[in-house]
Amino acid sequence: MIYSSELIKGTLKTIVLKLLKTNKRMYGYEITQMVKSLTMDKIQITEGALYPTLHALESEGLVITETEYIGKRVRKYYSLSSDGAKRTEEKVNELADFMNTIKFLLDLEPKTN
Amino acid sequence: MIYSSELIKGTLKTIVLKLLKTNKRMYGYEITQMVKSLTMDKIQITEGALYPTLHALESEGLVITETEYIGKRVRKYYSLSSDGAKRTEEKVNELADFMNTIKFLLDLEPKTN
DNA sequence: GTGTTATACATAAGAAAATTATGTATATTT
DNA sequence: AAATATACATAATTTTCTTATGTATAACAC
Repeated sequence: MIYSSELIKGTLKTIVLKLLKTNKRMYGYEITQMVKSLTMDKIQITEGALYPTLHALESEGLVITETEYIGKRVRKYYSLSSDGAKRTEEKVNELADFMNTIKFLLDLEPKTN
Repeated sequence: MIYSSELIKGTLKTIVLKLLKTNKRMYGYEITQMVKSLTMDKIQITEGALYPTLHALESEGLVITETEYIGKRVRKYYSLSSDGAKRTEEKVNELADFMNTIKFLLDLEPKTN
């Protein structure tokens, strides 16, 4: 099963921040592959979604970047700024809380009748 | 805390379907109030989001409607069609599964260093 | 050695789904 | 009588994604 795409909406930024917190330093393509493998292919982040998100995080000052060359190929590493670390904490807590709220709603018992 | 609005995205349809399954028959305004109270004000469904969603569910054939008058004021009740009941089952399962996947990602241990 | 797949970035056009704003109207509370 | 709550609806805008496209290098298979 691959989740229908609308579910990912709203969670992508938080997931990216959390991965950067967990792994300290990652590049874009690596993020897509890690999410794919960690979720057993159920979440596939497209490049069209990821790169604009990373650029947004950068322009918000939440991540810092370093460009490296692997042979002739460019690779752009992202890591959290201190603002980003704070923000990650907040967003992860909010999302975790939200998950519990949704779970509660989904577990409501139908009226017996 | 009120969840930042982007989190609701993608879950609204499923939440509405689930509430209709739980309560059999609801009208729009009632849905907004019930979600608000069940979540202790953390999720506030706006009318601009809800009504188009309900109309979409109707045009997809997942819900059926009955209009009633309370005094002179109109009230439109929604309930699941049999297609809607099936679809609700699927979407609730998908969302529950998705929640677990996200929870797993959010619980990853940071690299020790 | 050449064709395919994988790696790695980026952006633009379009679609989907919400927010915000606005509109209409009745009912209830202060 | 005014303010708030109930109850519907839709339009303009914004946000955020998908899909498509583009560029380029590296690795693998045959």
